[in-house]
Amino acid sequence: MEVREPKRRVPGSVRRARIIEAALSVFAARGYHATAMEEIATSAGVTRSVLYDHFPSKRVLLITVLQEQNALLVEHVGARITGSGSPGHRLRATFDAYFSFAEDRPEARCLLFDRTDEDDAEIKVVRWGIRETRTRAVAAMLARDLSRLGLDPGALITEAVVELLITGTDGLAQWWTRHPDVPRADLVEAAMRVLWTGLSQLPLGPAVHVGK
Amino acid sequence: MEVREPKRRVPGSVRRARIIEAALSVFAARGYHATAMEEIATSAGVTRSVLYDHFPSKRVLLITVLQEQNALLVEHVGARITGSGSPGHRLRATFDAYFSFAEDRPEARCLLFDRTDEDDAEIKVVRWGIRETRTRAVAAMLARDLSRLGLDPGALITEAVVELLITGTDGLAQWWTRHPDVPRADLVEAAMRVLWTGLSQLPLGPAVHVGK
DNA sequence: TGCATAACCGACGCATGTGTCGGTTATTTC
DNA sequence: GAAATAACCGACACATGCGTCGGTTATGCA
Repeated sequence: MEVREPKRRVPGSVRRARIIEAALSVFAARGYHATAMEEIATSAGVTRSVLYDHFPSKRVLLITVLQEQNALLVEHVGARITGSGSPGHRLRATFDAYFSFAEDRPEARCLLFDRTDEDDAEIKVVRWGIRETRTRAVAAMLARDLSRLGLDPGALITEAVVELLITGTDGLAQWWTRHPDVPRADLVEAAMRVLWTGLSQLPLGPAVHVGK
Repeated sequence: MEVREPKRRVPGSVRRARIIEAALSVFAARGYHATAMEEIATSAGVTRSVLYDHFPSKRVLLITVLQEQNALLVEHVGARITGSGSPGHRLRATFDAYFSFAEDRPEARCLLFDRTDEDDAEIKVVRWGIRETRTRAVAAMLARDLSRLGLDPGALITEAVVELLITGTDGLAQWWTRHPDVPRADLVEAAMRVLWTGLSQLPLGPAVHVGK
């Protein structure tokens, strides 16, 4: 005779959480279109139908995951940057906070930052919203420093600069996933080196000549 | 009576080129999984079957487009950066070359740089190859400058810095697609401001003092 | 002009995948 | 311990889309 597991049931809220966790993994690994609900269901230890008891559609499931993980990101970063300290220290703290998030939740980072699935109108709106508030948040945080650089907080080009900062930093995080052994501190150092110090700076050599 | 177009036929090479052009557009707009061969065919003014007279599968079609457009990118950028000039000028020229490519062929930029479709093993290999040679090429180009900054060309962290440069620059290009009215020169200026000068620098102070 | 080639098409088979519906059974509550 | 609720499932309907195959017709060439 087969030893039949007594088929435990689980309260809805728990199941829902497990589905979201599973969806995060699969969506991050395969992308939206390539993931089948079947795979999420299996990974959550349940049948496909159950997913539809909790979410009306695949699209809504993704959007839910997106928003939830973004909230986690905001909370994570917000919790570990201080309003005080020198601009340099603030920026360093921000890099460290983001890389620490990327370390803790690599799948969330992937899902939130890798540009994909922009063909679906509804998903696109959500992603753009997240992206936009993110850019604004960073811009606000750096407002003081940026304006000292002659970059007006309202100016278009300032927004562009912030976008460069964000995507560049995330590019570093992406690279990190392929070289996980590099310690986080080294990444922070590299980011500071480029974005804060700038490439023009010489290490120990004499002065650099700019201009003709 | 209907005016029947005499149903012109077109030599295979031309048709092939048109298909590739159409595929570029649709793939860039929708992403790999979301595009139907039907759409590419229609856009190329032909039936779906014809696509299979030229390419054995959707996957190979994408890979072909990828490689072809990447070759164009390499050629475009390579043609307008000089080996001579000060490091700052070389970097500036590179930014300008890349943004000019993004301006000319926005779809190619999107397809080549937006990270997507990594679920398909075969496509993944191609994308990673392209990405890798790109990183190496930039690293080689900046080798002198980077090593003057204390970044050893062979060191891992140098690779990371290059990755930051590339993704950050492309982030700027992405932003540009949403704000097309900004002149290219402004983008180049912004990129130089952040990546070359660095955020720590003060704004309108007269000369930049480096060293003593 | 007639033949060979190559561009082109319509329709089919097959696979995959979403969302729905009715039914079953564990769990809770009174 | 019986009724109500809520978790769970299997199977179906329907849609989409890839790749194939045999046939048709324009075009170039002898």
